[in-house]
Formats: sequence, structure tokens, C-alpha cells
Amino acid sequence: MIMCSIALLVIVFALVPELPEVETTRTALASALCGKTLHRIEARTRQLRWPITPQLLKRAPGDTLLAIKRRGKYLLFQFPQGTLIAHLGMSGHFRILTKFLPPGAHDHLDLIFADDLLLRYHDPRRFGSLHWTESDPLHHKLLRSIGPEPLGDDFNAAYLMARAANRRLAIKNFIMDSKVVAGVGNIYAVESLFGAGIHPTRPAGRISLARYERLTFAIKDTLERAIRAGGTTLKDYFNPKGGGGYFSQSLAVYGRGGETCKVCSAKLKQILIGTRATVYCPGCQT
DNA sequence: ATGGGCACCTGGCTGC
DNA sequence: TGCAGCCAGGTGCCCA
Repeated sequence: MIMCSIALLVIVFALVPELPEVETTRTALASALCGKTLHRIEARTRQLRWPITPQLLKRAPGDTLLAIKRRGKYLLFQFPQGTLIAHLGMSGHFRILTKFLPPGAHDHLDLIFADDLLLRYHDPRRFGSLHWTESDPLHHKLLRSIGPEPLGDDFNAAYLMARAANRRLAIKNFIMDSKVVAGVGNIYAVESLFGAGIHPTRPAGRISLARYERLTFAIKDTLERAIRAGGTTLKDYFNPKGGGGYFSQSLAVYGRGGETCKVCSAKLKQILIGTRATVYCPGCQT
């Protein structure tokens, strides 16, 4: 429960917002904003990764925020008239203000709700996006081709194995393909492949079902632990001195190229796959 | 169909 | 110390 005395609820991540961070954001925003009436929207930029949908900015006041859902790393703010589809990109975050503060640099958009609640979108690198749709959001161009949710039951070893048949693509790129599975980014791909003992450049079509069992378990386990850690940290948002990174403390390989493997003491290698930094353990991952 | 690579953007880091 | 240049990184899209 959000109390009236809270002046500011800040959600800041040390790393790029990945699925657990988006889910943590969703939970926090939903508890504070669902059921509130939207009075107006103020945009200070029209262009993020794509132009902000003009209809969003022309909307008449008075809609009640019904729910905030998530699909992959997209947040879906559901109103009676339509849905705001938001992506945090590389550096985006939402912040709830309970009293007005002048916008700073990169504070691109405010959603102003009843009871002096203000939801502010901040995104220095502007890789995020804000779309408005009055149709089924799951049919939106950005969402309709996304694969299953990684935490759902339909994401499993048999599914991955079937999708990987005859694919020569590196397994890391395969699991980062949003058409294969939603919302697995670079950090969690690297961590999950380490957890499963699979070399990141191994062709996706040349991995056994047993190894896909380990990989799906690792993906789910890594994401779930991060969400739980985020949930724990969420309590600290109420403390102005709280916060700080949370899951970074438990990263096994990401960002540790050249350091020692915590399992076998081998020196972790850092390579580029495509254009993405990839860390793996030559001892543990084959 | 598949896979590789680019563009978008800017803060932060590196090296001169 | 200051400045220029480089790089990361999610994801849609283009091209071979």
C-alpha cells in the first residue's frame, strides 16, 4: 500500500531494464495507480525510439487506469478506451511523484492522475517507446509476433527443441530472439547459458533435449530469482536512502570477463556474438 | 526462411 | 585538466 506521506517513488536500475525489472516496475506502478483517473498527459518530446503515437497526446481526460500488464518487456497500461504500450529501452524508467516537481533533462512525458499523482517517464538514451492503441494490444505490430512468456508453462524444453530444429544460429542469439521467447536480454541469456553449461556460440539445432531442459530451467530460475530480489528491494523504495543494485550482486559471469569462474576457477572469456558482449566459462560451458 | 548487421541515442569511459 | 572519440545495449528492420 502506498501511503500519502511518500513524496517520491523512484525506480532506478543499475543495469539495463530486463524482464525482472519490468515486472518489478509493473507491480509497483499497478499498486499505486490502478483505479486512478487520468487527467492529462504532458509530453516534452515527440520522438523516442519511434514517434510517440499522436493520439496518445490528444486523448480526452477522464479515463480510469484499469490494469497494468506485461508482455515480454512491454508494459501495457489498460484504459477503457485503449492501451498505452510502453517499452523502457536501455535506460528508461517510470517514477511516481506525489507532488509536482519541475521536469529535468530527459523527463519526456508526464501522465497526470487524480489525487496529485504523476507518472513521469525518464529516458536519457531514448531507446524506449510509447505507443497508444485502441485495438487489442496483443495484435499490435510490436507484440503480435512475440514468442511465449519465459515463465509460462508453454515455454519448455520440447518447445525450444522444436523451434531450434535445423537452426545454425548461435544458441545465445536464438534465445534472445523475441519471436522464440519473450524478453530474454543479453544479461539473462549470458547468465542462463552459464547456468545450463552451454557454450554461447553452439548452434541452436545441435543441442540435446536434456540440455534444453537445463537451459529452460536456468532461464526461469534466473528470472524468478531476480524478480524476487526486485520485490525485496521494492520495500526499500520507501526509504530515501534505500535502493541500489540488487541482482548485480548475484551475477555469475556477466560483466566479469577476465575474472575467475566461481565454479571451476577458470578465467572467464569475453567475446562478441554479433555486436553483443558475451561472457562464458571455457571450463563449465561446452 | 534464415542469419547477419545496422540504426536509433547519449552517458560514461578511455586515451591523448 | 580538458577534449575528442569510442562503446554499450534492446529490438525492429533491411539486405544478402
